[in-house]
Amino acid sequence: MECPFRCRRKEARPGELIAAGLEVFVEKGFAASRLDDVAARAGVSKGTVYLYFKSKEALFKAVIEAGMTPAIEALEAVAAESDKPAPEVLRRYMAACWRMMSETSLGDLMKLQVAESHNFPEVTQWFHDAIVRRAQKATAGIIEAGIARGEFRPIPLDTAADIVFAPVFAHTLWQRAFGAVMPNLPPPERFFEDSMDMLINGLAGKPATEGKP
Amino acid sequence: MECPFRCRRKEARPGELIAAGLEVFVEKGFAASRLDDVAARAGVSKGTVYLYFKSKEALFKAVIEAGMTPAIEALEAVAAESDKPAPEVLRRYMAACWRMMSETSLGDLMKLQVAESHNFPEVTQWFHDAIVRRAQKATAGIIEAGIARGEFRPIPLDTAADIVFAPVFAHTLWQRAFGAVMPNLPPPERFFEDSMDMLINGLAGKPATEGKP
Amino acid sequence: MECPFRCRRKEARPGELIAAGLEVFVEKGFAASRLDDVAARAGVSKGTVYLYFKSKEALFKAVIEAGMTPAIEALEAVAAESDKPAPEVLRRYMAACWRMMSETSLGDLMKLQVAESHNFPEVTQWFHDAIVRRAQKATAGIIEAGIARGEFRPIPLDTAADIVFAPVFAHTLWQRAFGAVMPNLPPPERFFEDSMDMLINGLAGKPATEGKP
Amino acid sequence: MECPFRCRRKEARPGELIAAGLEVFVEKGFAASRLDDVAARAGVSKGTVYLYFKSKEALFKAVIEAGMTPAIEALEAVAAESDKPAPEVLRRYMAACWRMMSETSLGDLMKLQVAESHNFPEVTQWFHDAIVRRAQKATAGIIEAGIARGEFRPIPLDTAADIVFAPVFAHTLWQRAFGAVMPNLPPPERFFEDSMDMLINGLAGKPATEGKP
DNA sequence: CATGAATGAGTTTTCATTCAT
DNA sequence: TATGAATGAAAACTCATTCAT
Repeated sequence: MECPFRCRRKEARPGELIAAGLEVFVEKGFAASRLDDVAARAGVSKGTVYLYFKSKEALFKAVIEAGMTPAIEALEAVAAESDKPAPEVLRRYMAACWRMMSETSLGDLMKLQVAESHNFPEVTQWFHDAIVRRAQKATAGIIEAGIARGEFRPIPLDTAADIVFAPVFAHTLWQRAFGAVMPNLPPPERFFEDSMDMLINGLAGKPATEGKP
Repeated sequence: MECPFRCRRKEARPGELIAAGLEVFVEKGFAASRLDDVAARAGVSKGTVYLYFKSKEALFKAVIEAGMTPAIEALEAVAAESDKPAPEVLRRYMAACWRMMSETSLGDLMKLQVAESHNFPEVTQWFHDAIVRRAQKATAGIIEAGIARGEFRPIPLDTAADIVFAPVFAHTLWQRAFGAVMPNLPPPERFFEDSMDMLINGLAGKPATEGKP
Repeated sequence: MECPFRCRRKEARPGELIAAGLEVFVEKGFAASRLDDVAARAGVSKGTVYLYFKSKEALFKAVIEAGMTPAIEALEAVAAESDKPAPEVLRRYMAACWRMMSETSLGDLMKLQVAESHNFPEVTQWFHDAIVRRAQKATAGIIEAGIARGEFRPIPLDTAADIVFAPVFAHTLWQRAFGAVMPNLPPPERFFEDSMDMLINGLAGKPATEGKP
Repeated sequence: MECPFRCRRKEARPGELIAAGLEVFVEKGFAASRLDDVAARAGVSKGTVYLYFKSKEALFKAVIEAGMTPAIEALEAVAAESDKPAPEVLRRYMAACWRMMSETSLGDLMKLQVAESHNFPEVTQWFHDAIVRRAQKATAGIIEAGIARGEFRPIPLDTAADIVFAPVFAHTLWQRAFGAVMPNLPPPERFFEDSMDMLINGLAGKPATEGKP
């Protein structure tokens, strides 16, 4: 008495709708996305969306949360293997972060979250509490260990974490926003390698005071 | 010689409308902004907007262009004073960039441009051609001089320019997107000083190969 | 099995909307007709119109085409019974034409088409290709047969067809345009009978050269 | 102390505006004509129109009246020379009518009047009282004289007048409405000559009863 | 569960009309 | 008189949401 299609869908539907929503929101932006398009992309009719999500905004929220949560968990896992040298751990950690941004939909999600942040204060708050804070903590942990072992010079942990994250964040948004008109963007790996070089170099070096006014 | 009502201000109007447009677009995002609101903010009626801009999109374009153009010019002026030591010039240049992002509307504009980039391919193209390219060139020029004088280690110019710009870009967007829910953001100056330290340190140091896998 | 409200009538709707559109367009002219009115007349809401027609113009096109097509087909059927004497066939043919103009909405449609012709070049082109040409051909066919049998004097077919059609066309537009302020218009039948008399008389007679300057 | 431009305009303005209005109304139809366009065509600013006409509708009325009045007067003059044979007078009269329709703006005006008739009941009423009635009377007078002298067979005067006018009216509207998509319209003279032949032939002949059902 | 026809509030855009200069 | 900046009412069109089937 299998019912392979229609019946089994019940569980799969939310995920299908979220995936469709992500695609469409990323392509057109939230405001310009029609629920019709999302439904069509998921292979259902418009009314069906409302069986699973109370509103378009609820779908947006679900899209963000469904994509962000596994990402932060994966990232924390990498940060946890921290008995190796801090520079190496940091590089591996950032590489993982970078890879997820490029190869999964995480980068798109990030752009979406930034672009829509002020339309969805509630989602933004959640994003900060549930994602940003954890990522900062993980990054800071690595740097703290490095400082403790003398591999990095002392520097405020939170600031350092943000600085290290900046190139990934910047490149991700830059790519999504302007990639279409900038065919000559440096290849991600090159950008990543060089910025990690500079940052880890800089973290390890002494405070640079030469150029200060 | 006052002219309290229905005054003819043909000269001033476009600027007033652009300013109002910037405010409203930044507050609500382009799509969620009603032209009514822009008009009200500028103290005119809805119809008046159409005397000066052909459409809502045209106003958007004008908002971006009017804000970006003077910014890039100011920045190039700073980059031009380049017979001093490269680290110092770079720091002053980035400080100017930073200041403009924080203290003028440039940061808001940047966020707006990123958020709406795919809705306005034409504006995005213009932004790349008229702004990004010039900024990259100015930054690269400074770094090139530094490399020539042995103050910086050799590194591909374009990539280096992008890397140096990343913290400013990242902090600007981060601030605009999440500042409301992150009261504990590191103060801009601290972030700026430390990231510049790290980057200039890193630029000056030798390739850090220790942590590479 | 009634379905009193929000009933699904996908099949019937287009026809209902076309009928409502015809009524309203005829009453107020295309430009002065609000889509709201059309919708209300059809008993639906404004949005529903857009489920079936892409735009107000598309509805106009549909109104014209839906009314014209059956008319020309009916007319051709009459013209086809052509083994009887040409004067009789012509009179019957024109009588049918006349009747359709007076008794169906064809007359209104004709007025509409004339009034809006230059706003809808595409529809006008269609009207010419799909309606006028066929009508001319049918009329010319009758006259040609009459000439061949010596019932009519030789006269260029196209011109003759247009001349024969002129009274019907003129009376139809005249009636629609000025009927409201001309209660003393000659009754259609009288006008028809007399003009057919004159025309058929004229067709049968010899070229009248008496009055030529 | 001549003031050839600005000052002399005062008297000329209404006429210039009426001429411009006629052109624009004919080109685009009344509803689609912007007062801006009319003003530009007349070489004045939009506000100036309101110095001479109370509203767009008032301008329409003026356009119609200014064009129609001289036309009917000219026509009556032709009809007045009526001691010659009726067929000849009728032909000359219709030829004058035809010429005015083709060569002056009278034809355009006619189309305009027909197209907008139900939007301007007042103008339509005036048109009937001041123009149509006089034209009918003039035509009927010619025919009446012809009947009295035995040149025409007896036929109700009003109907006959309308029938005679039908080809001119029809061709005028047909030309304006469909001329653009019917490059093969019979040349006006041919149409005129042949239809006059047929009609005068028909008027002179005996009642044609052959084809009646 | 799923559908998709129907809704109607909301937004952009146009343009006749006014009025301070 | 003439101007043209400003107005605001009106209308086309969109689309999230509902609900009868």
